[in-house]
Amino acid sequence: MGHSRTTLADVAAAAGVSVSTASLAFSGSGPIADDTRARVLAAAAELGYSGPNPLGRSLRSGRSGIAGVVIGDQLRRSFRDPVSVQVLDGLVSTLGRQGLGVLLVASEAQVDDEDAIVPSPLLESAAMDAAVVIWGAHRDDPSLAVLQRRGVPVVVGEGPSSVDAPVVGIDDRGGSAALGRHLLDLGHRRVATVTLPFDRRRRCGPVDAARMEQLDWTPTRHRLAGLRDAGIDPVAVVEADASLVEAGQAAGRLALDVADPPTAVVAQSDLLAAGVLIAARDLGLRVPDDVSVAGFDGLDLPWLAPDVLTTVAQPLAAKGEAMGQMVLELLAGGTPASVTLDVELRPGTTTGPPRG
Amino acid sequence: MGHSRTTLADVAAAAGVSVSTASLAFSGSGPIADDTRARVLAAAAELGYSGPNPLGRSLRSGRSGIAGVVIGDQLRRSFRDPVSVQVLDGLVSTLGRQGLGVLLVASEAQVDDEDAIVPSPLLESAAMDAAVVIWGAHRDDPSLAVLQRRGVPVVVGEGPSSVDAPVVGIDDRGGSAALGRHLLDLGHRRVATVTLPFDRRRRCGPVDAARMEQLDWTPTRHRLAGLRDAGIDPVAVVEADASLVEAGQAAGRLALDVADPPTAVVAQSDLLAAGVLIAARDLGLRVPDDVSVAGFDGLDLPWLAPDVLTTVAQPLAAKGEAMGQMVLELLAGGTPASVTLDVELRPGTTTGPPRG
DNA sequence: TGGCGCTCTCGAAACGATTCGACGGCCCAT
DNA sequence: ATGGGCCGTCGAATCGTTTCGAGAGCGCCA
Repeated sequence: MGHSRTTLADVAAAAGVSVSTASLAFSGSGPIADDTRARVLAAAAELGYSGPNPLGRSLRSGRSGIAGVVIGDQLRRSFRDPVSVQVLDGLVSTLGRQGLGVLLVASEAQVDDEDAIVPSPLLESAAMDAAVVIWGAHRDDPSLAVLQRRGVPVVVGEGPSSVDAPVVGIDDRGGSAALGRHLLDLGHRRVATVTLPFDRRRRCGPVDAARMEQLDWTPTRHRLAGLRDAGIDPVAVVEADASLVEAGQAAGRLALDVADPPTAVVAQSDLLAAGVLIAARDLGLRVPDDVSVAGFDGLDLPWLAPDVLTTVAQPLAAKGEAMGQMVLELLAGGTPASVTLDVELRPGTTTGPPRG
Repeated sequence: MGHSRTTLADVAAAAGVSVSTASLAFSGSGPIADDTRARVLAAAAELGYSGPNPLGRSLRSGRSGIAGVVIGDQLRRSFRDPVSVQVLDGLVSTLGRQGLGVLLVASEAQVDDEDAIVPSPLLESAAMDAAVVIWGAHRDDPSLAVLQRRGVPVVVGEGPSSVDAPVVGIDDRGGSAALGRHLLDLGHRRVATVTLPFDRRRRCGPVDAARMEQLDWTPTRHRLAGLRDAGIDPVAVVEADASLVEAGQAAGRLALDVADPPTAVVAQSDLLAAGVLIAARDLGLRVPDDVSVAGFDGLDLPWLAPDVLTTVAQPLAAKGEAMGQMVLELLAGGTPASVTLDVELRPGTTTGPPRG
């Protein structure tokens, strides 16, 4: 309360011991007599001293106890997507158990004047022992570059394996292929697809050859490739500008409201699929009789009831936990290997045979 | 790469200046000749030095540049609720603009052995210049106590005004009262309500007098009181265990599947209201002909279309921004006053006159 | 009784930066 | 020519903690 915060030195003085002994009393490492420790703790309580200042401790130990989580996007958008949230939850739990805090960093701060995107200053200057680029890192990602220049060890989620950091991914391609075969088996031949954004210049609309060239975002590319692996050549590819229901609705309308509509629409996320379902309903199409719809992620969407979305389920929390484990491994000096988690086709009621 | 990280001293030596001059070159505060600064920066680039170490800087300045955000809950639950997410977004934007980072702290870590709940160690030991208890603080909140003992200035969201910290709240009571009058005007007399949790021992089920005694959570209490202010004495009060669609669905069934069902159901959140809508549909009730349904929050729920939920809209992002402003004010040494933000009744298509 | 070893405590040196007061030039004005 | 003001640079102190080596005291055994 008085002039300046009470420090370990004050406590030591009050307890009649040296600063180093007082430090021992708190850290617990090193030999110290029980009654000495008790005396120090009593003095601390007396003075209202609540443990060593983390700043001093950090400086000395060189560790901040903080892992940065870089959201490759604005927070608002990221957090509206349950996918990011569940991954984040697994990550925070794993790190929290080890006493590590999570510092939220939105990698991009939109500048008002220009349309320019500047990396958050936090990337440059915040203290972190390691960082997780949780979503959407790409080759030559500026945030990745900044972190690596700073010497911060990085774990990447869903990025290309070409980045110089361990990656936690899922079998996007295999899962999409399984879904593709599912549709082929049902008899679908005219399949459209609604994709996640292609790059950070998110667009909403049909994809032409030129746009296809610019496909930079790994999950988008892999899920598209998986469909082709199954032997499906989409009659239409529509890019959505975010993994949100509204975006799926808009894209779904574009895919369905055409002269010769597809018999099935594969959306690259469950939220997009939900939007496609709404678009189909708006157009008076019944699902799955008039059109089949499938998603990706395996979210729990109770408001879709009584429909159950056909989807490819990915282990979201496990993904976050895997990232957390990697961070711990990096901090322990190890060099974790990239991981690809398995996914599982989960057929629901929104896919069925095409109408005769 | 070599032995130890390159430091400002190394850069200074390489540039042939003193450490203090080198510091000046980076911090920009204080007089320094242009070519000197250039020489220092060149030396820094040469050595791969990327700016002053935040740990050292923090220790010296006493500021970590980090604001803790205490989620009074497990992350998973909090983040499934768009309300928290939008508030968080406003908060992070506001703080981020000032170069402040946000450290996520889940105030409770469930212990596996017992059912006991222990405060996260981060609350005790993480470096933060200020903290925001974003949701659900209550009197004698242990996390609040820990923070205040540490001398960390705190801002509280949605807590009782009795806590010793500035509070950002909304006019829960007035909004609910307006909604109540709206229903009365339509002619409703038998109104049931589905509430948010009463305390951290979340329950799902009808509320009796004993349970009503335990009502500890401020928004729940105020929204209930507002209804009474309007002159509505609910024929049934059903507590939901979380602000989630599933919970609303369960609670809605309890409220509607009774001998003499209410003509209107007021849910204390939009997600709960969505669940009630689903429950009504499951029971074969048409909305608003057979039963009116209203919510609270003003979320954007596209999947409800073509229905538009009658609700009380609260300024979610503005709430987060207000919290951010308070943090900045606290950091500047001020003593911000508590704020109550306005809400707005927004009638939709889910409420109408009762039948007959 | 003397020596050895063990336990506990202490002092001092980092950790990496900021900041304040002092000082050395230089230019300009008198 | 000389004194005053100003600009730019430097040294040194400081932030609060941890850690390492040294040393003090004590008990036990020979």
